[in-house]
Amino acid sequence: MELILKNIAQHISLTQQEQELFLSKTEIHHYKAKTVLLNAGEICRQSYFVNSGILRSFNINDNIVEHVLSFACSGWWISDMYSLLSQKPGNLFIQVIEDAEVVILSKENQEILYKEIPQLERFFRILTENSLVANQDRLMDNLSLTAEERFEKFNKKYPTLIQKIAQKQIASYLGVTPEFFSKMKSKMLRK
Amino acid sequence: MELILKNIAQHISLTQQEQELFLSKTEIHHYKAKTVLLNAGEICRQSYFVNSGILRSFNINDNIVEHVLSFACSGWWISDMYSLLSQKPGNLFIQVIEDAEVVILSKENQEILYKEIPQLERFFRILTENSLVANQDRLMDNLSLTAEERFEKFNKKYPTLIQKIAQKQIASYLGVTPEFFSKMKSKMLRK
DNA sequence: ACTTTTTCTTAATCTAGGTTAAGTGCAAAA
DNA sequence: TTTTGCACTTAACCTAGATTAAGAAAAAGT
Repeated sequence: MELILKNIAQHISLTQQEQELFLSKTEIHHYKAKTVLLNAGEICRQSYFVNSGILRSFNINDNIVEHVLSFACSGWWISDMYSLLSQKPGNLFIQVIEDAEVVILSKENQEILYKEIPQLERFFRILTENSLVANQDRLMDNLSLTAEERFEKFNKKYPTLIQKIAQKQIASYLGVTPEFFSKMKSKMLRK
Repeated sequence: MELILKNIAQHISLTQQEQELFLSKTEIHHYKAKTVLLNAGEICRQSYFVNSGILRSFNINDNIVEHVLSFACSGWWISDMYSLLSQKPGNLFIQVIEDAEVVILSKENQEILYKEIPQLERFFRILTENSLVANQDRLMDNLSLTAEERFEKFNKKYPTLIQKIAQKQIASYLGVTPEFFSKMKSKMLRK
């Protein structure tokens, strides 16, 4: 069964027809690593569900420094929520980190699906709620923990990501420079 | 008309009966400044909509340092989303900053209302989406801006709050110590 | 009105993490 | 196979913001 249907089934139950309707409104695409799916300044018109591979969203500060907002691996959704909701140009880039198979749901089709399958309001409400909780947690961590503590928490939460993602991406997600991250890591290993 | 109904009407339209049903499932309470509505370690069983006054949510680190997650003034919702959704003990305190009139919606009543008025799924989805966007924005700001820049953004976004809230609360929200905030403020005035 | 508590300020000193720069190792072009 | 371009490391030096401490000002309690 499609991963995305399993994902949905965790929160609501759809009939066979509804499931088929849902799938009919999505498209599967395959992307090579480094492909950029959304550029800052563009209007985001779709959300992405990752079947396999890894994506990330990030912004660029003063045209120099990248800051990772989120990673998305198998089973995760990713998008520029601000731009998608407001339909205004956003600040985020969305890029493939590791060759990926992605389910694309366009904003229009999402709106159509909300009408055809009102339960999806519930599904995406729950999804967004979980996302918000995770974000609030990360925000509080950034306010109150040291880089080292944040890294440890990251490791516990996403133990598989360290092997798969470039170090500098993790540093950026944690909010430190690659240089400091490297120093910190070797200090932690020495213990 | 009730502020909370106006708030709802911005996103969905309810019939007269639905509006009455909604109100019948809420309670209005009045609280004095400093009242604690939720303690860390407790299970959060309700969300709060502020009619007047100001609330805040915060956590306490190592039993010493407070970090403000959010303020809520007139027209805003506040709660411990993590605890409310999971029904597990949370890390947040919710406290009244300025004498407040608050609409209380219990978790049970919220679930009942979802069943009686499915449109509310949509309403709370949109509310949560907006909250998520604001949170992501703040997170990125914390990763990429200086304290001074964050303070300027805060001023633009919530111009009225500065007069109403103790400085140390704003410092805590921005992620700096009250001492540094004071120094920074006088430095900014000198310009 | 007076006392107590809390908030705000100022200043000296300290540190987590940034910056700059130079060097290493390795995978993808070519 | 060589070269080019990243990613990572190490190290010296730098700075935003923390910590500590002490006094001033404002608010709250009695």
